[in-house]
Amino acid sequence: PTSPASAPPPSLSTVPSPGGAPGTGAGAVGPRVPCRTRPWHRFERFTVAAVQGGCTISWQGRTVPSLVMLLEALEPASQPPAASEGAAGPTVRRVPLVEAWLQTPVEAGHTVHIIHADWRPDVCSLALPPGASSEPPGASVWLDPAVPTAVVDSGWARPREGPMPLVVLLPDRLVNSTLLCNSLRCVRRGWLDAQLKANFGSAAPAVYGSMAHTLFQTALQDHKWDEVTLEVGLKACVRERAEDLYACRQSDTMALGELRRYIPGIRMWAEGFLGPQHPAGEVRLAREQRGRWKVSELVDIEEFIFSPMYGLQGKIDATLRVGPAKAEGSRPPGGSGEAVAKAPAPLLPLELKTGRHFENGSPEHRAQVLVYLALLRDRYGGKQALGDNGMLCYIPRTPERGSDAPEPGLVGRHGRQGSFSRLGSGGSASQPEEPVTYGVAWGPEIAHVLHLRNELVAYMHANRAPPMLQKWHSCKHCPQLNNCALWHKVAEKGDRRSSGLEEHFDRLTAHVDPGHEQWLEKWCRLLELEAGVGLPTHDLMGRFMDSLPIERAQECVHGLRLEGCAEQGQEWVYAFRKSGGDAAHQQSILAPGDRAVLSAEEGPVQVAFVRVQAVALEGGDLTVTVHTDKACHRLIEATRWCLDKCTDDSTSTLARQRHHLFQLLWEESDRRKLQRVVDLAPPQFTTEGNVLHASVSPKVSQSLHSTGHSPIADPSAHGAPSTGAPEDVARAVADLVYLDQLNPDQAGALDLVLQAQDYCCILGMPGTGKTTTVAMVVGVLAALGKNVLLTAQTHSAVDSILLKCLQYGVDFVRLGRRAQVHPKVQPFLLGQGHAPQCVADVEGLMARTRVVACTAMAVHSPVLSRKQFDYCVIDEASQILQPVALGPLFLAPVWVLVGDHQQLPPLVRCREAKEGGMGESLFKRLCTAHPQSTANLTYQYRMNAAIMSIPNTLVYGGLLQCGSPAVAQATLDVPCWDSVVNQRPPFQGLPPWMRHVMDPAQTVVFLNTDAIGAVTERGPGGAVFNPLEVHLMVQMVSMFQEAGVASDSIGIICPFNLQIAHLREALPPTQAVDVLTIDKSQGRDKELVLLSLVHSNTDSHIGEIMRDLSRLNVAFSRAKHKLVVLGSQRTYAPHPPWSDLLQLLHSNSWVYDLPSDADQWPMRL
DNA sequence: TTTTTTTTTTTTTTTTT
Repeated sequence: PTSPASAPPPSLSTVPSPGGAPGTGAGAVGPRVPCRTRPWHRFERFTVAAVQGGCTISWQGRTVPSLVMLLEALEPASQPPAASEGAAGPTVRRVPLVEAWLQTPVEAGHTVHIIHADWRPDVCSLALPPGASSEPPGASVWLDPAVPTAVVDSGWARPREGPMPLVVLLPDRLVNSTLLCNSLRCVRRGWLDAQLKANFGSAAPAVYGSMAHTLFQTALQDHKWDEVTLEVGLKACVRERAEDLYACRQSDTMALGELRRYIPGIRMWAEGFLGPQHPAGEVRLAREQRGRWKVSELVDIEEFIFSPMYGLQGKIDATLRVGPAKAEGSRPPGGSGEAVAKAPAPLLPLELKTGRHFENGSPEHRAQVLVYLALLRDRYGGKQALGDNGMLCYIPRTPERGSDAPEPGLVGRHGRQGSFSRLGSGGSASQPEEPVTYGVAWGPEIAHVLHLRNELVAYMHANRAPPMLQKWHSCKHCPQLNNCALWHKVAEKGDRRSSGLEEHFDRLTAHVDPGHEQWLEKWCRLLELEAGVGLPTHDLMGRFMDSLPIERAQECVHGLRLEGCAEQGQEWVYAFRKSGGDAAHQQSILAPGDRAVLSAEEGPVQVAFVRVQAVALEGGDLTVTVHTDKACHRLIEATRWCLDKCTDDSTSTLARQRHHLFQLLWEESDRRKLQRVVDLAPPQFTTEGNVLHASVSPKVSQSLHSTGHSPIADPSAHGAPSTGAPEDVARAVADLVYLDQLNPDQAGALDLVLQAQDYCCILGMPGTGKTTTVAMVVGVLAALGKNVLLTAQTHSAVDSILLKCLQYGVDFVRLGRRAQVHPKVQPFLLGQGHAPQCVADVEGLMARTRVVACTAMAVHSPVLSRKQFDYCVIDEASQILQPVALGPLFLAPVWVLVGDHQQLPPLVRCREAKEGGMGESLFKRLCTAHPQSTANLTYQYRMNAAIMSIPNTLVYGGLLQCGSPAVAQATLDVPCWDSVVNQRPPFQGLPPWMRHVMDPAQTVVFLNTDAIGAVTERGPGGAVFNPLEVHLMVQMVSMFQEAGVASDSIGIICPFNLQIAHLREALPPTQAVDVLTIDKSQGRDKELVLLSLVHSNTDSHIGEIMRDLSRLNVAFSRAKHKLVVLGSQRTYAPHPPWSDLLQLLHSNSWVYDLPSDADQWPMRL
């Protein structure tokens, strides 16, 4: 019985079958019950109506200063035990805060949770400060002795009778335990951590620490503690973490040696707490007390718990069932009394520490255990016996064995700053050689943890930074020092004196001039605006607490039943289903990739953050599949679930972008970058003394004169990478057969890249071979022995370049999640295709590979932190937000931006942010400021001359030209055109307008629907669609197909998603025809493009997005051989870009008025 | 006004006067 039973992971069989009456339809909702409060917890939710400071209360024979809150219940209070007599009217409560709670930064309007309140009328006598009587809501309420009152004190002076009252301020912001503990010494540090996230690779001690955790947890899970098994686990651990070890410059031998030093400690812990031959493990409790405890069951590993009650979240190293040992003098962890002996052993958290040992635990570590105790109370309270103590265990690192084995020189690198520190001296006398376990008791200390939480959250809520710590000896170690000082200077307008950092403040900020400050302020404001677009996740939490799912049925999918769950790699996948009712309407609420809050509709409050994998509607049944962190896998107890979509930007994305802005202003950052990006200093170019340029240029100039295209280079002809010696460079470049294929513009672009000392831009107009050019630039740089970081906004853009690189025989490493990567590129994924078995493999691969590719948001990968790049190439740079684009730029001295700012800009949802300039990409900013730094690609190989004339007239001022006469004259191949002309079956009775549409000679056709009177209709949420245009589109597609045009050469594009949905529904399901929004079509092309304009009305309303010239440019430059536009001329004509466009169409006789009966012609498929 | 959309595991692991 003393051996721990490891908890089997839940599988399909362990999922509780849907309980309740089987006949309950999804639409049916039970009576409104206080399902969100747990009766056994006695927590209540209020809005703060008013706050009165400066009060005194007389209570328990004492008179003490107090801060008094007047509260109103947010939902019918669920039977507060002692106050039922006051429950008739509106529920008003009065809470005097005393002692340490006096500092609570509560304000009227805040939401609070009051936990374990002992409501009693007239529990104290209250004295308001002079002049307070006029304060709302009036002295009569403040002083009314009948108002139920609970005093919240620190709990130290009071005899412990029953649970301690607690206040959770703004509980809907869930603070994670790490953030909270990082705030312990300096609240500003925690606040900055939430605002600005660096997330660069970890230092070596941290990597070893988390590896030791894995080792321990695996042993606990498998219940195998013998040396052989641990040794095997240790090797697996090193294999799994090879990339992280590489990033912090550890070798395989060092890593194995270091990790082995934890094994004796881990085994000793197991022998104490689990082993049959030992009585039990010793736990050091408060006040010199010791107890002997025994672990009887492992409940979970790394359980991720969200606590809406305490406003906390966190991941617990291990949740254990621990009982007292039988031995004399033991003290049970479950509290007092002998009764525990018969009850099941209580649950408690185990927190493992592998670093320095602190006598009785450091305050941070104790706070962490207290947070975990709170999480377990919220999660299991009332259902499981809970321990009063959490376990905090320090596992020692044994001294290196063997005197001649040198210390591995364990050196950790902190972030990018290059400061080094040695791990604590191994086996020093002060370090115990046995694991030491402390019991951290649930008691008054938890109040301090909540004070800290409340303070931090109040600053977050007010969007204001906490004051600086002003202690250099502490601040100099802080990872947020740079950001802290800059924030003080820029946002708080502080100086060296107010910062308390004196000369250090000047050193960190003196180089920042008013222009830089303005730039930073502007961008922080823009990010803030954009972040405010969706409903913040913490408001979502509040909404979930305060309303029933049925009340927000427009925005959430409710009444879901769990169908099953399965383990998938590092994640758990859950399938939910709802039948009938409003299932069909709720289908459009969630889409794959959305983040959502999963909550239980009944029973105890349970939430988890998940990501939607798939949504399917079949025969009235809606199935939603979501996946979530493996650690959340225990939340499967309720029978009805609800999914609320998170509509705000993920805070980590925001924090990362903000961090980039700050990093550019860091004292140690490259000053040249700041000058180029913010001051718009002109970039430097050189031709002299540049061996690369001298070697490549002759080759390039030859290609200027060559016409025609040679076949794709034979990859085997690709020479060995150059060592940089002139003769090597010459040889490497001579091997690059593909250089002969460059046209003059492309050669010019390559030339510009080779001359760039800071940056250059390549402006690739539609169809000008941007992808090819970028792949060649990357190939040439690699051949010249340069390290290149290749990024783009999207995975698909990165992969399309890489597919070209494959053709050219350019070797590369790809970073990213496998599922997002193109199958042909997957073999080049680090750690998967390349499959490193050890740190040396990673090291070798990264050292010999010149090109590393990933998305712009993934450049924080620790593996990149060691590689010195010479160039950074950013494709689709005109679609990347400036703060995102800065990320890759920190990694290389020279950068190449590729894009076209005349096509769609970065997506900005907030109108005010857009007007403030957020939509201006770095590409646009730089290439409009310094046109000489930009190479234009103007030879296009996509559109024929007629189609090309549209974007040329609209935006490019005639710069665009056809790459060859063949391109200019190309027409759509309609194999059965003869049959159409001669009205042979199946084309007999074809109306003239359809024959006009199908005529290959008509390369641009605008079909005007005005005579038919097609009317736009509205869908849910005001979305627009046009059923007549759907009908005509389907007819045209089917006729082209009948005439032999291949489905995969036809593309349908239109501005609106609802129209897309209707088109897809109307087309036969097996269609290979792509149907895309204009926005999604950017970067793609088709031989035949059919564009549906949708808007059709008498008051010429075309909405906002169709007035955007860049969107029109994209829409009209997708077709290669034929473009058919279907729309209402009358509706679009009055709007500026369209009037010009229609004039052009008319002057070429490209507008065709459909007859009024065009929609009567039968649809034939 | 009525609509467009991508990415990011992240929590935690250490370090200090």
